[in-house]
Amino acid sequence: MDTYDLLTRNVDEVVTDEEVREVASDPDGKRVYVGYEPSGVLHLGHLLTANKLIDLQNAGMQVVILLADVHAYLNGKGTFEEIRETAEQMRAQFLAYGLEESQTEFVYGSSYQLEEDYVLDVHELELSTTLNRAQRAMAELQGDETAKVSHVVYPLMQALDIEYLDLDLAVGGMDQRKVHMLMREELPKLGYDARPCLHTPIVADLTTGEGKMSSSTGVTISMEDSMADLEEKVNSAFCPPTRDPEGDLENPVLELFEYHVFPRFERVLVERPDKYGGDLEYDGYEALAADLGSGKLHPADAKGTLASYLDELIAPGREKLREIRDE
RNA sequence: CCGCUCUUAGCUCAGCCUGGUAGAGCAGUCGACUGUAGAUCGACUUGUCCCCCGUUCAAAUCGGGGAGAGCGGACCA
Repeated sequence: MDTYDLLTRNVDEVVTDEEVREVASDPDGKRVYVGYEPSGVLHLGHLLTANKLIDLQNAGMQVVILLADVHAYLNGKGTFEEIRETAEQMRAQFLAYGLEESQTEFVYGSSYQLEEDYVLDVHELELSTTLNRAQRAMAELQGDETAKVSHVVYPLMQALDIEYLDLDLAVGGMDQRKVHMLMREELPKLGYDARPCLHTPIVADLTTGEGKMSSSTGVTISMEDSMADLEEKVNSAFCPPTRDPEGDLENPVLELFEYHVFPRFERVLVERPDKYGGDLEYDGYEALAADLGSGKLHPADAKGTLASYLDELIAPGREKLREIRDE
């Protein structure tokens, strides 16, 4: 696979193609980041962007993970002390998941976001960004309550982080695209370069198959799920025996194979009793999805297989979490 | 600071005027049917009615106090 394809596989949006091709032409040592509000337990949403980071590391890039403690604080997630503690757990889980330690830099937002230059630049952005624009950037992310002033400062800081962390590329879910567009528009006004972005898809809700909208209360698979939890959650997932369900629905089981399993495993073995045709083996997503669509692969077998591969992905992080908690 | 409105199930809300210890929809749980899930059918669960005091035989409902949330308070219309 050539470098550009590796950088952009499984992404929903590339901004812009030319700029990312330039990064791909000489990726070695280039800096890419994702920002996360610290959380004690990683879930599949975190792992989806982590998969992309692993791709980028394989291409030789240096990954910067922003442990966005100040952002979490602005979002009402607790005291700095509480946020820090969950951030440390988050770091351990990312490394256990498979990020290469020598190519991963973890940075606390508070280590530079409270300094004078940064703060003055925030104010500069406050001056040039309309309330409406900042609020729209946050709408995907915040959704719920009445906007606080902190909520509109939040995306401005995200834009500045990309400059202050000295990045060549920004990664985020599709829910981050408005923030990134704000970044691309506003940074040049301060004399900084707009950076290219990669946006990962938002996976459909596991139980309903509804995509696009940020799932609020759906079932989430997380780093602390046991094999039994995974089997139960995956088994209850929406999974018609089709690739593309009717309407706006997606097949979340297939999406998990596409975005979580195949990026991490060369081949996938479906163990199946002879009664149903015996084992099947796949070396890529397309073949598996095609078989599910044609009926050759039954959803129940796909689910059992998915649960065990997810278990394998999660096991190291789950173990790490257990150690941390036992201390 | 002043004014208006709101606060009842996980969510959206009805009930309050005309007191009698609470309802709907959605969600959720469990069965049936499918070798998964969904859809469909059948059954079921859920509550400090924001808090305190008072009136009353009896308060979600009436009276007083308090808390939280939302909206509004130049001019124009």
